[in-house]
Amino acid sequence: MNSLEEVLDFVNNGHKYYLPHMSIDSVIFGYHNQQLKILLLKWKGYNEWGLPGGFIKRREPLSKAAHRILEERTSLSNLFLQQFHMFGDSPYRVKERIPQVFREKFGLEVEEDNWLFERTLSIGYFALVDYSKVSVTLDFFTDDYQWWDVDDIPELLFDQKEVVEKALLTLRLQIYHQPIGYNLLPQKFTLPEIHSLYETILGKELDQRNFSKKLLTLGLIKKLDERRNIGPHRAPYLYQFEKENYEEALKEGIVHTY
Amino acid sequence: MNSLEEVLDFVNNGHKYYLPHMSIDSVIFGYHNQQLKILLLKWKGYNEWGLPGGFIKRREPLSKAAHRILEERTSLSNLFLQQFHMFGDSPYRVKERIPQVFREKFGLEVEEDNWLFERTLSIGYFALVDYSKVSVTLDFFTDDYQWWDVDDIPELLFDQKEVVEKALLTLRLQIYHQPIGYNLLPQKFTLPEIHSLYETILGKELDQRNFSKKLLTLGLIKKLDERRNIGPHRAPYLYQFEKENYEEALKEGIVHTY
DNA sequence: TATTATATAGTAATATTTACGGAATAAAGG
DNA sequence: CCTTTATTCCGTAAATATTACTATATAATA
Repeated sequence: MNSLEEVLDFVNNGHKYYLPHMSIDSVIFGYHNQQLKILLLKWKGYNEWGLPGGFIKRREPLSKAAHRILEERTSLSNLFLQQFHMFGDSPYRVKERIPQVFREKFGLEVEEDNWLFERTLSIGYFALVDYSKVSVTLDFFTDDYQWWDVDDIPELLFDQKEVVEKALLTLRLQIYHQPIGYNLLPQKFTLPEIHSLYETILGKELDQRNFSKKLLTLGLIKKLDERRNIGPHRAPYLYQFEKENYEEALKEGIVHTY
Repeated sequence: MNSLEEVLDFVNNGHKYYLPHMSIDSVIFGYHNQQLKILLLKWKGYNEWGLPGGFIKRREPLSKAAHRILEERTSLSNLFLQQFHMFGDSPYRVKERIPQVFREKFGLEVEEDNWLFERTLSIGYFALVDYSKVSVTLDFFTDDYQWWDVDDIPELLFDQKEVVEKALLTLRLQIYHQPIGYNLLPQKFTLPEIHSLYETILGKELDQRNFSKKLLTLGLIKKLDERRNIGPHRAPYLYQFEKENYEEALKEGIVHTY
């Protein structure tokens, strides 16, 4: 959605293409530099940030919509993407969605009764992505993007703070039942890397020996013969996920702590 | 919604009162006779059953809508009620919602473009209730209700089988993190009762001594001095939930198995 | 008072989780 | 080339949690 023509069609006729009163908000988690980050977009004219999101086409399955929106934004397909909550308790209209704002910020003349100003419930999805593979696409409404540390999120538009918090909570709970990492780490990674990923997600220290023992015992990762040769210190061995066991653990669930 | 006038207003003008394209489906779990049951309604004229559900008013918070719908149907308020998934991958229109059906089954003349025939995504909630306290209210569209064993559910309308299965899965997963029972059992209950409740929900046997040890160790229940005096056998002691610990476990979560 | 079905309780074996320190090693700098 | 530095990596013992298991008490009925 880049040409003005497309934008105007979206604003004026969007209600014909999309289901009204509903949107999808994606919390995209990436991991970099020992930090868990989420991707936020800066809205044109605002100094505020918001989650990437979009609408569901009238005949499009919900999960397809979520994947499409994510792919349009990050160019990544076939990702780990999971619905975690539908938000519908916030005020029935939000102050950021009024004609005046559209005029001032975006230079668009929009009527009071435009579909974009109606009450909108949002369906939260979260994704886990390999930070380094993402290439973000901006559009007419956004003029910047940035990866933010999860414990240093700026003010967000609408009630999206709640969305981010719930996503994080879900992720932290889920890590006790499902392996995580396949989509957050490069294909080959070191023990310290995955260890630190788990510490970061859970927000607490994990004994490094017990942690790797656990992953190895569960058969989720395997040691390779290669080492990574960077840094002035002892080179760590590389590891890889055991695809089969990982998939099974995803499906069947695991009961344990780390 | 009982008078014909009300029904006609709902059918013809519902789109003015309710958000379109969205509905709430409730999976109401009750426990009775060593069986976990769910409440189903029989649709007038159909031989098929469906979940109780309803729509969200245009200015009504989502969670309020869920509680309202549950209360209208069961006369119970302030229950444990939890959203578990939004379903939106089924076909964009369903065969059960067409003018012909409304004419034949309900004797209503409805136009092809009526709001009730549009694509509807449904938000699944599940509730845990004390079976014996429920008094079901039927309405114009339903002519019977019944509690069904969870492992003996009949054919359901639309894609509601999937909804029920997901609810059950969520409940079974959740029982490892949260205490359950407060809303499914009478205030005072026996060890065998709560033991059998957990076995029923999890669908597997639990050692009775270890189970009660666990609940007592966690401080979730306490023994009373009373006994229940029914049956021709040794009278079991009554137990009660420890409200404070129970609430905390609900909030903080517990990590353990049973 | 004997019978019957059910409720209740404790201990030992096993498995899991936690706690903890020291040797190996890769590069950089003197 | 030797020392320093920061990091990886390894194993075992103690504590804790889970599992497995059966005999006695007891309430009502016949």
